[in-house]
Amino acid sequence: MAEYPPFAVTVDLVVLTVRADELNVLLVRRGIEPYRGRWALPGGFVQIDEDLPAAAVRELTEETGLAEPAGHLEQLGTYGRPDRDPRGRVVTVAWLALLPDLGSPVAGTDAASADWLPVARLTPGQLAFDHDRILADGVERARAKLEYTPLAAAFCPPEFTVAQLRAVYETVWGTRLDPRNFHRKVTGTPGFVEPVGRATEGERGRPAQLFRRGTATLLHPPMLRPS
Amino acid sequence: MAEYPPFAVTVDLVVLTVRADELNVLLVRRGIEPYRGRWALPGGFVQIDEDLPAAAVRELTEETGLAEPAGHLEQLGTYGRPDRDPRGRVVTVAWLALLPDLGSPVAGTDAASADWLPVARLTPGQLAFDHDRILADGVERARAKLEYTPLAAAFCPPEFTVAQLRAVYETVWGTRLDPRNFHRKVTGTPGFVEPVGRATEGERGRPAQLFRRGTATLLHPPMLRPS
DNA sequence: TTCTTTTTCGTCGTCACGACGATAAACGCT
DNA sequence: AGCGTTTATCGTCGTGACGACGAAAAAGAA
Repeated sequence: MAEYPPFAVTVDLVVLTVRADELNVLLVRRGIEPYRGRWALPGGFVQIDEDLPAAAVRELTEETGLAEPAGHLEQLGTYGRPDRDPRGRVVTVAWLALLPDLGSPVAGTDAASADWLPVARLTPGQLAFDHDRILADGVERARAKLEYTPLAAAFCPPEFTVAQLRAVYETVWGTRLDPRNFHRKVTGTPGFVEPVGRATEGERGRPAQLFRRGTATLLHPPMLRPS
Repeated sequence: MAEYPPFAVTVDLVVLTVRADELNVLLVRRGIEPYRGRWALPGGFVQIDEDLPAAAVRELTEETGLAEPAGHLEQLGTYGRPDRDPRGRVVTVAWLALLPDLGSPVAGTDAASADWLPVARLTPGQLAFDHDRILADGVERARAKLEYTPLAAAFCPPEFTVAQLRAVYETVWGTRLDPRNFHRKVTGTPGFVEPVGRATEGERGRPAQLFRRGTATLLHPPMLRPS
């Protein structure tokens, strides 16, 4: 194997959540060169005996203090342009994580400061390396997956109302959805959500039924994005 | 960078085509250890100054003698279990290619012999490394993409009939589709196919209109797979 | 010619969706 | 207590796409 070109392999995470009616991404401020002081996706080097999903989960827990099962984690893609890291040849495997809102400062165990930033407020070229493109790909993947999977519930706490789920769609897609048609679609699709039996209390308006995530993995037919 | 664990990075290709009413995959017989004599996906090491898509295109042309534009090439996923290659730590970026039927023996410039094999005839554990799983993921990706993209045309020659396109769906999905409803769907979806103006000659039955691939990149609404 | 094969055009019932109207069930205020 | 506000939930209606077919058109084969 020694005759083959040596690469460094990293994992980078696009961690998305919905906070205050905005789609937010978890970013860390880099403490070292290159791109010192710039925002970047959380990530790090894969260890020599570590599986790729394990490396992604490790970085996620290091940065958020949260184990995966609460949300969703999937491989997004691999980026390896020869000039993407000035330190040398680094190939990064990017992962997409969708999490419920976990309160504010992530208090990472890591050195660098981490924080949630609204995706819409980021300007192109603001992130280190090629993280602008990775983030854009992650957001696009998330938008597409809301259409044909029940993954919007990954942005919600374990028990949620139809209105909360609708707010996720409206925030991620940047559109408005009719509450009545959305309610019909969600409750009428087998396996999308399962009723808990209880309702909310102390909120404004009529109490809403609580639901859990269903067992379906695909939406047939899909949730349609307004033209 | 020297303090970080060194990896070898490869690209592997899942090259699919439709031949004789069967979904076929391009495989090479390994000439060296490990897995000598076993079938494997074509692939090879990424060079030190080479971009990942460039490495995939290079391997594809080396194995098939064909430039990409005739078909479709996209990144499938990255596989990096620590024990997936007995020679050491190798991470592979897998790519999915959909090509029209290019006649039989691929006559690769490479040493090992390459050939098309029907996917349905392969038994689990028959391929080297973790290529069984990579192939399964590629086939599943192709099946899913036929639903919501016009990519079925990538399996067809530049000019094709509606019936040829339908045969692609039927072969990849393993189902039968109603010729009349399929015709209505394909010709009625803007941008799916564009009429050439000419028709087939010398075939059995009524001559069929010829079409080219349209400009659409997504199918709205999607082509529905029979339950 | 007549039959067979294949393509292409229609028809009809059903179902899902978008656009609403209407009702139900809580709270806050006077 | 009564009333307005807010939000959730249930219906209705028209439209458009789809599945299941029937039927005509256009070629080669017998």
